[in-house]
Amino acid sequence: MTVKRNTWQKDAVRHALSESAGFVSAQQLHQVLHAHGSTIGLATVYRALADLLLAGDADSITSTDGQLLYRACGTSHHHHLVCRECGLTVEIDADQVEAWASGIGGANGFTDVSHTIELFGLCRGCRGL
Amino acid sequence: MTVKRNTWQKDAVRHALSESAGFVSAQQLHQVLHAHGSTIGLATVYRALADLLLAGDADSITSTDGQLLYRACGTSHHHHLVCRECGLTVEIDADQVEAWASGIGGANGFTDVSHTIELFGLCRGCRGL
DNA sequence: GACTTATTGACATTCATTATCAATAAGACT
DNA sequence: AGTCTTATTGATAATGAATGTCAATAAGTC
Ligand SMILES: [Zn+2]
Ligand SMILES: [Zn+2]
Ligand SMILES: [Zn+2]
Ligand SMILES: [Zn+2]
Repeated sequence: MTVKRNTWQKDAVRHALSESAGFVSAQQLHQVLHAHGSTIGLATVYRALADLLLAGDADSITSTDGQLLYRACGTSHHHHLVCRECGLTVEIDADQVEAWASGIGGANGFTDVSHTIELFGLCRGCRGL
Repeated sequence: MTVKRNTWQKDAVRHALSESAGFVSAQQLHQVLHAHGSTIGLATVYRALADLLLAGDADSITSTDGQLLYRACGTSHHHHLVCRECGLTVEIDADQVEAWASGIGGANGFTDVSHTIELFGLCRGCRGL
């Protein structure tokens, strides 16, 4: 049983992620950290983000060009409404949809049904209102 | 105005995709085509699939290891319930969720709201029933 | 402080996807 | 059928996100 160790690198990634608005890529986080004087390695950023995902402290979605984007996130299950222009993100919980999702699974003979739901739109600011 | 041309390669990809059950990767399609004697190039498979996506004749999702998976698909908007073991796929339409999705957008000041919804579960067969 | 080993980071490697570009062939027109 | 234009093809190179490697470092324990 491997014992986890706390390092300033993990804290730096967690902190940088929580400072970011909207979703960020691992590479972007690495650049931001370096811009602030950190010497953290790229591979370490990837590893720290993978840990955060497993721990449920971060969410991830796949961007249109195929790379993973991360976002700090509480432990409760929820989904996101993301502006496709500026990345502004709103957390939404969707009780109706949660119920629907598990119901549909059962109706088709499926068990252990999980789901991914992402909403994309244009926010007020990006419409120039 | 570039005029589209019809080629046996595009037909081959469309046909191979419609024969496939569940989602397939571009590389898998290329292998299947070659196994059936075709000499189509890999880049051409990618191009044909991209065209099918634009035309709305195919769906795509991102697999857990990051690659794009394609599936033949009618033109009507719908979603998928996919067995995470065998890939068995059921098309579902989700009127409640469609309404919910566009409603949530408006409630938060977003317009032009689109969404992605994927359900994953374990089908009857894969539970050994 | 000494010790064990989880973790780091520079670098190499993998691999899906895209770009290049000369060769091919679809479609239009005669 | 033949000619011409150019969209398309395919072998190959290039891109780039993500992961593997491994000696050096440092967290946690005693
Ligand atoms: Zn916006
Ligand atoms: Zn949910
Ligand atoms: Zn199954
Ligand atoms: Zn829908």
